[in-house]
Formats: sequence, C-alpha cells, structure tokens
Amino acid sequence: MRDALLLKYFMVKSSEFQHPQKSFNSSTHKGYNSFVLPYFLSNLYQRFSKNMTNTTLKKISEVLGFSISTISRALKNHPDISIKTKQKVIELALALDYEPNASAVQLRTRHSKIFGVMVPTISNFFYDSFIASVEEESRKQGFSLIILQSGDNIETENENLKLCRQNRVSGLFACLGSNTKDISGFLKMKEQDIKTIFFDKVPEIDGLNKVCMADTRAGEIAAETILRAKKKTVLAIFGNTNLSITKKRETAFCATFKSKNSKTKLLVEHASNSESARKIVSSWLNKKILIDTIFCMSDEILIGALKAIQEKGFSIPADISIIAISNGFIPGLYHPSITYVETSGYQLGKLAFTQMMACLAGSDTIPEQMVEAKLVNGGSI
Amino acid sequence: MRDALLLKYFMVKSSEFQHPQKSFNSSTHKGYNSFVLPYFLSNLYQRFSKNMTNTTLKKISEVLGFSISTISRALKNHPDISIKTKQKVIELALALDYEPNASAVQLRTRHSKIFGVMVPTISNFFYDSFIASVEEESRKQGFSLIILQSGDNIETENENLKLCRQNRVSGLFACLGSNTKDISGFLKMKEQDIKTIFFDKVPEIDGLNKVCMADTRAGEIAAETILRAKKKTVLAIFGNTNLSITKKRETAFCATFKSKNSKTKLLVEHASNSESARKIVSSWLNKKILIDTIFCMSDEILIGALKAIQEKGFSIPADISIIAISNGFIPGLYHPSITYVETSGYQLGKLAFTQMMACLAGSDTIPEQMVEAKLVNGGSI
DNA sequence: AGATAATTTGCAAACGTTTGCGAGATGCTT
DNA sequence: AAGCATCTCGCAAACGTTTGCAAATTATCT
Repeated sequence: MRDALLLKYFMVKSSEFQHPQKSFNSSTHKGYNSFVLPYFLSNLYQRFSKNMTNTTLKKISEVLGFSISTISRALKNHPDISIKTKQKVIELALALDYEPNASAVQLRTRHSKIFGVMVPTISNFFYDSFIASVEEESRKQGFSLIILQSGDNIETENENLKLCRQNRVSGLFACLGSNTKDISGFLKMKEQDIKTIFFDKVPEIDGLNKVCMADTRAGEIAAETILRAKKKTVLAIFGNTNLSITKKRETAFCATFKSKNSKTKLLVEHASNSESARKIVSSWLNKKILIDTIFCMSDEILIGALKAIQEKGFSIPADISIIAISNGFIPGLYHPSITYVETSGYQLGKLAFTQMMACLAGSDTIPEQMVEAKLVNGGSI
Repeated sequence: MRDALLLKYFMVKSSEFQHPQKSFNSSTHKGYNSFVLPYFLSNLYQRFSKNMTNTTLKKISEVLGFSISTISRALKNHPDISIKTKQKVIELALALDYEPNASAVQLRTRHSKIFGVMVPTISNFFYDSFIASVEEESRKQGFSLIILQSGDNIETENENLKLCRQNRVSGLFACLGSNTKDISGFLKMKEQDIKTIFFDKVPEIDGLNKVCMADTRAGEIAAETILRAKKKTVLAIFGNTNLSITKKRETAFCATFKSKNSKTKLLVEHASNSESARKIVSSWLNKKILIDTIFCMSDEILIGALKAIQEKGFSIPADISIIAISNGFIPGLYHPSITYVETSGYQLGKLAFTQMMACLAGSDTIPEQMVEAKLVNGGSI
C-alpha cells in the first residue's frame, strides 16, 4: 500500500523530470517543481509509515517544508502566497490525492455546505422530482443533501430536525407532515440560525419562508377547462380536507363553478387514497345519474378513478371525460394521455433553491413564492 | 433572546424546586440538583452573553464547575462518573438543549455516521423505494443519508464520489451508471476504508460487496409462466444490451424457452426507453403475425407496450396477454392489473443495509447476495 | 546607505469533541 | 496506622482545518 503510493508519486515525478521546463499553468495546476529528493523521500516515508490512508495539510507541509498555514492558503489561491509556492503545493496535493476533511472545515468555519430535505416520503412522484431538482442545483453550488423521511410521523419529524441541528446543516427544505400542528421544532431551527424553506405543505403562520404551487389558480384552471367544454355533470374528487392544499384547490374549483353561473351540475366527493377514490367513482358510475366528466385533484385520486373507469370498460373521452391536477408523470401513462393542470415538483424545487440561496445571502424573509399552474392538454376531455 | 433562555432555564429549575426530593431516574434523565444559584447565575450569564446560540460541553462545564471531560463522560453514561454528577450534568444539558456538534465528533472519532447513496436518478420507482428503505433502516441505527444522483454521467459520478470522501462517509451504497466502465473511482473508496455496497447495476469484477435482484430467476419465472399458459407467439422486449441486468434476464428467459423445447414462437426485441418500446410494439401489432403475449423486462418498457396496446384498442387479456418484471407499482395502475415477476427495491434496500452493517462490523467481503424473485398474479395473462 | 514599504511565510489559537493516563480522595483490609 | 484497592475527576493531546497577526525577507524609495 505504502509502496503503491510512493510508486504513484514517483510516476508523477518522473514524468515531470522528462519535461523539466514545463511552465506552470495555473488553470490545470500542473507543473514542475524542484525540491531535493532525499529530503522529500525521508519525509514522505516517515509520514506515510505513520498513516497512509489520508493526505492532510500537515502531511503536505512536512513533505514540502512549508508551514500548514502556507499550504492551506496556497490551495485556496490566497494572494499572500507566491506563485512558485502555490505551484509546488498544488502539484503535490494533486499527486497525493489531497481532499480536505469536511468535518474539520465545518468545525472551523461553522458552516457545513449541507442542506437537509425533509419530506413525508420519498416514494412519491411529486417529492422525488422536487428532491431531484434540489439535488441538481445543490451539487452545482457545491452543497450536499441529507434526505429525511418523516413518514407523516411527528416523532420521526422531530428526530430528523435534531439530526439536522447536530449536523449543523446550512439550510433545510421542509414539507410538513399532514398531521403536524406543532411547529416549535421548526422554529428552534431558526434560533440556531438554520435557514428553513417550507414547501408544498407549509405552516399557516407568517414570517416564514415558503414556496408553494399555485393551488388556487390550478383549481380555477381545471374548472374553467371543464366549463369551456360545456360538460353537463361533473364528479369532482378531492383529498384530505384538513390539508391546506385541498382547501385551496377545492375552494377555487367550486367558486369558479358558481361564479360562471353555469347550468353544469357539480358533485363533490372526498377520497383519502387511491382505493377509496376507485370505490367512489365505481359507485357513481353504477348509478343512474349520467356523469360525463371526472375531476381529480391529485395523482393518487386519478389512479383510483382511472381504475374504476377501466373496470367499467368505459372509453375516454368518448364515454367519459377526465381531468386532473398532477405532476405529469401518471397522466402520461395512459392512452389517450390525461389532460391535467401541471404543478411541477421540479420547478418548485428550483424555486425553493433560489429562495434558499437568497436567504443564505442575507435577505431575511421573502414573501411567499409560487410556481405557476398551466394546462397540459392530453386527449381525455 | 438571552432572557428567553434564562427564563426557560429558570422555569425548569423552579419546577424542580417544588419537588426537591424527586429521585434520580437514569432512564429519563430528570431529577434534582443542588448547586448554588448565584455562582450558576453569574457563569451562565457570562457564557451566554458571549454566544447564546449553541450549547457546548465547555459551556456546561463552566456553569457546573466540572471539567469538560467529566461533562463528556457524564453524558455518555461512563462508569467513572458518579451518579450525582451525571444527574447534574444531564439535567443542565437537557435544560440548555445541548446537542453534540457532529463535525467535532466526526473529526475526533473519524467516523461520520453518514452513508452515501448514489443512484442514476432519484425519480424512479425502483430507486426511490430502495432509498426509502435504506433511509428507514439508517435512521433507526442513527445514521444519516447523503443522496447523490449521477444522472448516468461519469463526471458527476466522480464528483459525487469525491463528495463522499470529503465528508468521510461511513459507507456508500452505489449503483453504477449505465455507461460506467472505469470503476477506479470506486476502488479509491476502498483505499480510504469507505465500505461500499453495490446494488442493482454492479461491477462485474470479484471481491466487491454486491446485492442484486435474482435477475436470472426472474427471467426464468416469466418464461415458465408464459409456457404454462400455452401461449403461441411471444414478443419479448429487453433493455440496453450492455447492462448486466439485461444480459441476465434475457439469457435466462430465452434459455428457459429453449430448454422446454416448446413450439411457442419467440420474437426478441430491444428498446432503450418507453417511447421506443411503444413504437416496437405498435409496429408488431400492425403486422400480420398474431402476437398473443408480450413480455417486458422493465417498467419503462411495460409503459410503452401498454400505450401501444391501448392505442390499438386491444383489451387485456382477451386480445393479448402481457407480463413484466417490475417493482409492482406500475402494474397496479391498470385494470386488469398486470401480472409481473416482483423485484422489490424495498427488499433490496433492506438486504443492502444488513450487508453494510456486516461490513462495518468487520466481515470483509461477503458473497453476492440476492433478493428472491416471485410471481405476482394480476389478470393480464 | 538607511528607511520604508511590499511581499512572503510562520505562529498559535480556535472550532467542539474524545480519551489515555495520572492524581487526589475515600473506603476497606490487616 | 499503614497499605491497598476503588471511585471520581481533571489534564492535555489529538482530530484537520482556518485566520489574525507578527516576523522575516526582499524590493523600493529618498
């Protein structure tokens, strides 16, 4: 092992001795250096016989004969350090695969370059695209992501918050569990100066940073689309009534119906999951009332509704029309693909990230931000 | 802010002064202590006026008059420390919301209690259930997870590995990108003593820790199921041919067909994504050859195939049968639900996790482990 | 040449823990 | 009363960085 490293180093060395005058190129950090071999050798040996798995600033400093602080500054391209020195340092650091110890940096600088992300569950078309999006941006900016699932469980939620605090995350993206009422745990984050961006399911109190979907607008668009198509009897299915997301969508949807003063008949139902949505739709389709359109406020409900329709053998949109609010993935699985109002987790992620960066840069509290809703036409209505 | 903390502390204190003889209960860490107020007050004030956001061992030690090492040991329930002292320490730590600084612990102990997880993308029914599963177990064992997406991009993959090294993760769960040939980056992890468990798409060389789906068996089961149903003409669609997962499934599937020496006709195709699968199926359905069964080796392919079938207006299984290898989510979206051979990401996650724990406990390299495949009957064949 | 300025580098403290070792205090044995 | 074991606790070093400040060196200016 030690020999392997020495060998590796010498290979780098010897290749350079073949081009001793190669000039220093600051962009690639490769070049020529000229310290005395015997000294270097003895030191290198000494260091590596002690512990050869990790290269540290200290190790580099002992090999090169500079102090640790010089090495540190050289690697950060600090103006105090001369080009010649930087050249030597960077070269050796590269040869020895130096990689700064994140814990030490965190400890010293007090910021971790890590974000926490808490969602009820990761196995969800919406959250996973949100996370994917945030991860993408974070990586670009040199941040890592710690993912946490609350499982809609309040205790787990608090444990997760604790984990974030212990890891001194730089910021937290948080989606509340559906039954989380007490957000004191989240407020504690603020005390510790951990910036928190709430998304999707957000607390109702003011003074927090939140990003949301344009749920009200989404409800309106769906209703408008149905009315424009001059449908007669609409079955609208919404989710858990104590979620603000449900309230917003339902209120907007129903209000639009009333305001347009149409003769369209509206039937409203609530389903807690796919299966209950399936049953509801199934039972309505067996009644005498002729339903010509179904509106589903979420993917989960859409899945159930479609099953019921398929069971019944109805074809879309000939026998019945359907429209949903969705992320887009599920609607694309069927033929004809389902018309939906798009609420993109991916875009919400982008928005949340820019808001986080703004927070870290100093702006304290920013007014609630929204991702626009827009209609995506499939062939289902 | 400072006042708030003092107030909080005094509330805790005063509530205890009402029950001065409450006995020490080591399991709840609550109890009575009796140090002199004025001393405590002056110290507390002094400390908090300096920096009141974070409670540290030092702070507790100064308030209580014990050394830092005593505080540290007391909080870990070290036998050297007397019950009385532990009582005082734990009580104050609780009152001040002490939370150990993870960076400092990591730096000192050289293990981070963080696992890395690298997948091509997180937005995927299979990977997200894998991650969800690993996250669940990790949290139970006090580990956090850093999620990384390679996006099937080799550079990103290496960057991510670097991040893991810099964060000194305790272990890494890794799924190779589809075009990753050079795994030297992963071997470097081993040098740094970072245990790596490969899953799903694993390197072909030996001596590494891998967990896989029983892909060969899955292919066999699918083939056997089709033969048992006495189908005449089967269109089998596989994925990217240079993935070992494809090779295994295809080889097993085809071998089973041959070995049974049946008269069933087998047509083999390859599709790189959903859309190409849709086109392939679509064009076959338009030919004169009467295909009565379609086999799809993955969810992606299944989605495409089903679209083609729906477009054509065929009904399942009356006009055509279909069977897939899948995680189970997609097959459940249709009616009748699709019969599939289950390869559960969730179970794979559990397996990977136990293997990781075994690795950390010392066992060096464990023979490749598999998650069993089993048939889940829908109504599609 | 001497003084001053500019450049280059090193010293040492700090971040918050953990832990081997040793010291003082207490209790027990003969 | 002396010896010894046991119980508590503190000292100090270490983990790998970053950074204010001072020191040493070199260049520049009268």
